[in-house]
Amino acid sequence: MMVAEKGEGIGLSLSLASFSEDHQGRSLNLNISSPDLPKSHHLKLPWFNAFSPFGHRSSDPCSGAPQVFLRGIDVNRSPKEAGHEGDDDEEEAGISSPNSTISSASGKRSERELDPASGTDEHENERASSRGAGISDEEDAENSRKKLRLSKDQSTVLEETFREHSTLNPKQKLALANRLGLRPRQVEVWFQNRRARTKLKQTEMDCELLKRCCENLTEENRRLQREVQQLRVLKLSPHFYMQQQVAPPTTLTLCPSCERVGPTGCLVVPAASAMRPGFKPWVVKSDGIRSGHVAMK
DNA sequence: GTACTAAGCGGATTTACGTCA
DNA sequence: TTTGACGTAAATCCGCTTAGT
Repeated sequence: MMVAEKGEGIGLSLSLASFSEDHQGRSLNLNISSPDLPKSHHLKLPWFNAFSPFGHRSSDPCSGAPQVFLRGIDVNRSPKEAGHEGDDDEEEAGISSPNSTISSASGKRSERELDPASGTDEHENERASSRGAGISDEEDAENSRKKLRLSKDQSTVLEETFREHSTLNPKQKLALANRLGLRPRQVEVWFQNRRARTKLKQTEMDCELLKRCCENLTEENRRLQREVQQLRVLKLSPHFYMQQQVAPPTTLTLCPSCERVGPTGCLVVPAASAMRPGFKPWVVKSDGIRSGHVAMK
């Protein structure tokens, strides 16, 4: 489907090409350009994903999309997921995970780092602390759901880091946690929530954009309907031809392009794509030259 | 009462590893 | 001894939800 309105600058393309799915078939891509938008916007319809049992883990090939949809090219992703090879972080960590580069650390238990201080598994500690284990039951009961408010500095650093990459590998997470004096689990949670917020915001923006496009197209449709109505009236009016002193056309010809000349004596109407409010059709003389606009009432 | 957000929970996915035929 | 299938554990992610500020 293609709809183009040059005058109003709306370009909406919904073709098979743009109606593309990611590798798991759960995304609808829609290219929309509008004067309201700084540039052509590539939409991903979030509710399309909602119908899928797989609500996430898409490797979005659309690098032009906002950050939330950039997971496919996230530098922290493993080459397999990120679609490119040679992730430095991963090499540093010596790990490769589907979701973050960690997991080989997770999978290769024998290769896991041990906390030199306690001699315990670092990741298990992290997990434990994150889940509240490692804290006595009393403390747990006392501190349960005790809302921690991150300081402004902590939030700033987290935001800056998130801008660089929306996911962290374990090494980065640990470093960040140490730097901020937080538990790795807290950093992990913050990033998860931050990704969720970004996605929500993007979804809202996409909805708003589609709403505007829908409104514009509805208005365009109304306008075209009015013009069709006017043309029908015009066609049936004998006054029109008498005033213009031209032979009445046998049919109303819709020219495929405003640049093309229709059959001699026919009322030539440009394609809908070239129509403007106040557009007036013209009459073609026998030599094929337009004789000028015909007043419409 | 509402908005924001840290945190919990459960399910899905992927990887590494162990076992067994 | 090697190999492929299978099951399990672990880690992370996301979506949804809860609860504190």
